[in-house]
Amino acid sequence: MRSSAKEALLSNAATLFSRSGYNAVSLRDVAKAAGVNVGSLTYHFGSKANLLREIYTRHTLPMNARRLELLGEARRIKDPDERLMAILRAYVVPAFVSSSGGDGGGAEFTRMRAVLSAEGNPDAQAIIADAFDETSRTFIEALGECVPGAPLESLVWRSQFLLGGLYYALINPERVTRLSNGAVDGDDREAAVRHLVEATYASFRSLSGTSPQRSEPLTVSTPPIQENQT
Amino acid sequence: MRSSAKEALLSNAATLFSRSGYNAVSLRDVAKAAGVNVGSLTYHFGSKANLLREIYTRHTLPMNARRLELLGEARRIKDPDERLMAILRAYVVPAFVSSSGGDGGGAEFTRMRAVLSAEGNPDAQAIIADAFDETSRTFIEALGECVPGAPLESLVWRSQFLLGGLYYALINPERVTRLSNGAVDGDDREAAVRHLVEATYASFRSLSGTSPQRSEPLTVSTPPIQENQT
DNA sequence: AACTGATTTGTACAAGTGTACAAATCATGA
DNA sequence: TCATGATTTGTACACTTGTACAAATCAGTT
Repeated sequence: MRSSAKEALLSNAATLFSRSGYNAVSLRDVAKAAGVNVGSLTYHFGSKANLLREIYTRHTLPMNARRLELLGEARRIKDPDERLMAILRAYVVPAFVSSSGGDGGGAEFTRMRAVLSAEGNPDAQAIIADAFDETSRTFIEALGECVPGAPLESLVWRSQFLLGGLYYALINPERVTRLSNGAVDGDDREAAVRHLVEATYASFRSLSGTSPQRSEPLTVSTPPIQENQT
Repeated sequence: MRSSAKEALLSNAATLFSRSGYNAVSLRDVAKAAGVNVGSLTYHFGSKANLLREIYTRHTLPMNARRLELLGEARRIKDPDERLMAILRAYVVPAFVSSSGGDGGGAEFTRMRAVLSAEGNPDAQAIIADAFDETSRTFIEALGECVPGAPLESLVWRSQFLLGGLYYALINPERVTRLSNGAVDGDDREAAVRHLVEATYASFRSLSGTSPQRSEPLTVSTPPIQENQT
């Protein structure tokens, strides 16, 4: 193992950032969590902003690659409703999966994105923007093909709500548990994915002006979530 | 005007918090924005956490009152579909309205809630939780009555996504503009409300196992958003 | 064993943080 | 006019922040 120390730093920092945001986590917090001196951080990363940047580049590419791979599979589905469902899963699942290691995105990284996007930190803002827009646009296009005639405006807003729902499910899962008086487990990520995909499916489906609505409520078939390494 | 200085401080602080979160905003930032010395803040509020608390109590009650008032009106609607739509509007509109003054909630306050909930700051966390749960539970119950037979789990998750979409629309409106290459204006709050309500309507509607789906896509009638003072 | 380059440590620094408090200022009623 | 209480100011404090850098330690090659 070459630079496993650097890996450990990246991993620890990502965890802390995803939990408390960028501003509230000091380099000393990161160092302490990794059992290492502060100086190591400046040595390896130069600056705090650059540490964040490295976390990003570590996760962004694999995650989007996985998404696009699943999107490719989904696009081959003929039936527009099933395709719609598959496309939504392709977008959501890689963001929710609890990945082991720095590979395919994962819930922690997505949570970090969510928190950072809310903080509006200039350092973070710049790093985030361009990394995901292209992928999102590709998905919006694919979604649009499932609901012919739907106006772009509706597609974009709904994709915004999808991401918002995704983020908030990861940021505030306790709320689900609390509101249901413990009857629903907010930390159940499989359930979160299932419901998010179902709800978004219905919201996109309703945009289809031409095809008639299906009468029986369509429930998602739920194979256990798991990522295959690409 | 009695304590207009304190009002100005609260207002300025809310603006800054809603823009950059709690951690990133220092008391000196707040003081500078209000054109006032730092000491005034400790004098009026005692501590930073307490300043936040006062902002919260200032907005929470009127906003929830307005929501519940609109909910009361909505509940009198017989047709479950129209009622569903009205209930959703009752939840969303008061949170989106750009309120003038410290009256009925408003977009800035909601944005602040969104940012703070993401930051996970302990001070903030404690202040937020109980203030809104009760109202949310009331809404979930009302929503459930519009889609008989829908499982609680689905209702709760969908309400979570609703709030997530609401938050993210306020936190990151530029993304909407960007993803659409400028074709859609993310800062158009009326449009945001309309689309959010439409999308959520469809997602709840699909839960109704008994009643048949309506075939023509239902679009929201959109009177211009405006709050009447209670 | 001795040299070399990479890494880790310890420590320092300037800047900024929330909070505290005496002094100055203001507004108001007697 | 003056006394009183509320507000505002200025300044100080202990502490944390990101960053910088010399010294110590480690790993690998000769």
